[in-house]
Amino acid sequence: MDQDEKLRKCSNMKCQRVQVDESSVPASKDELMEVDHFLAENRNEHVSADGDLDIHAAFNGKDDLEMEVLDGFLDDVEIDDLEGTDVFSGACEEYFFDFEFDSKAEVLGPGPCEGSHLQNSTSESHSSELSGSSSIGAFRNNPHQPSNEDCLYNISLDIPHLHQLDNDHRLAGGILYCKKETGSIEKSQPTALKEKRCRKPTRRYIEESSDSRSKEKEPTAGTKRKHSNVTSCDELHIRIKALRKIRVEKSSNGISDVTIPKLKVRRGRPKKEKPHHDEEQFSSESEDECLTPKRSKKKDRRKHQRMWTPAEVFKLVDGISEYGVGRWTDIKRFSFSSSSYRTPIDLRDKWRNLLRASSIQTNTIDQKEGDENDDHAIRPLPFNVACRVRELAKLHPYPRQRGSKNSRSTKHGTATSVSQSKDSPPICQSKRNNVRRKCTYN
DNA sequence: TTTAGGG
DNA sequence: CCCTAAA
Repeated sequence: MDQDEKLRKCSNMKCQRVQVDESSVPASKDELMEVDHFLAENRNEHVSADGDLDIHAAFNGKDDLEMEVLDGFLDDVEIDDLEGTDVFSGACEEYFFDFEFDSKAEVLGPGPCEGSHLQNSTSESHSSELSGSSSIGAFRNNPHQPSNEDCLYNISLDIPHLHQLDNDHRLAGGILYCKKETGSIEKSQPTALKEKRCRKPTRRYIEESSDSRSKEKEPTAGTKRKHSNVTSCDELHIRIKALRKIRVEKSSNGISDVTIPKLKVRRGRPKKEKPHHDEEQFSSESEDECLTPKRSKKKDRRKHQRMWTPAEVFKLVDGISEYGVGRWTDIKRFSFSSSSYRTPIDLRDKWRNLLRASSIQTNTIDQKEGDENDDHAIRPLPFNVACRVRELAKLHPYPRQRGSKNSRSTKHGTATSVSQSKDSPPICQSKRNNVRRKCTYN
């Protein structure tokens, strides 16, 4: 049937395009010539301006819809890539979708199509046909001022096949027909309106261009219309490039866990940024976010578990010996100011664990009488740290008894010197016993 | 707001 | 590491 033939052509077209893109072979001269020819034809039909605005109506519309459509485009392809070994199948299917949609639009006739375009062009309201326009826009890159060669590739490869499809009087005919209707209205649009349309995706374009190392600059003043056309073209291409990059990454290291959250992160609206601590010079901080891709799933129930390094433990013990047990905020402020991921509660928990570990270690040493060879299972604590922890536990027993705020007040006096732990008051002794009791239970 | 304690 | 009560 006609439809089948069309789909076959679509598949051929898309595969050809992607192959050329991935191998970075520039389009041949003949193809470029065909593009120019096609453009000339369009101009004669007073369509080019509409084509531009059509793309803008699709890409400068409501951000949510736009992102939904485009991300859907990318996500669908990605899912297909994940499922199948054929890298290009997803994109081919996507193009099938576009064509089917266009066919539907043509079946509906010029009435609704024209209505949607009019709405998009005259008023800034975005009709429900926006998704349709988006698919058209995704297909029709604006070839007026292609800023990079990719643009040329796509046009030069897509358009000839578009011609073939046009011979079927199904796809392009319907689109162009709708645009012809709105031509005069488009041209009478003040340029300010067009500039305003171009402004919004520019911001997003800036965000994404920072991600995808694109070298194009923000559109400057003057010749804004041309630049804006390039922008929407580039925006699409930035996304496609990102998709390609993801494909390459996926094919290189068959793991896709890292690439998927990248897409989702980019999709996210510009939320309120996390309070960026200036002391956050640890490169592992960004690594942390990469390591927890499922964070956004549910209010990031649990932070990524960060192992306590011996240096950190030593710092903690140092801070405790200096500021006293219980003054976790002070310890955090003065001793852990460089590591923003350690909250005072973390310090306290770690200290608790240290106490337990040291106590267990003490008990095992008492049992085994100095047999210190079993360092793997029972004693993850270094010996010096364990000694200091025990010493501090004698001086400042952590589980303070409820009634006695005495230890905290005495801490201020004896905080600076650790070696005074021999004169342990009976309160501390009892509390130490309490620690031991707890630890023996555990 | 910080700490302690339990989970 | 998280949550909650208490100070």
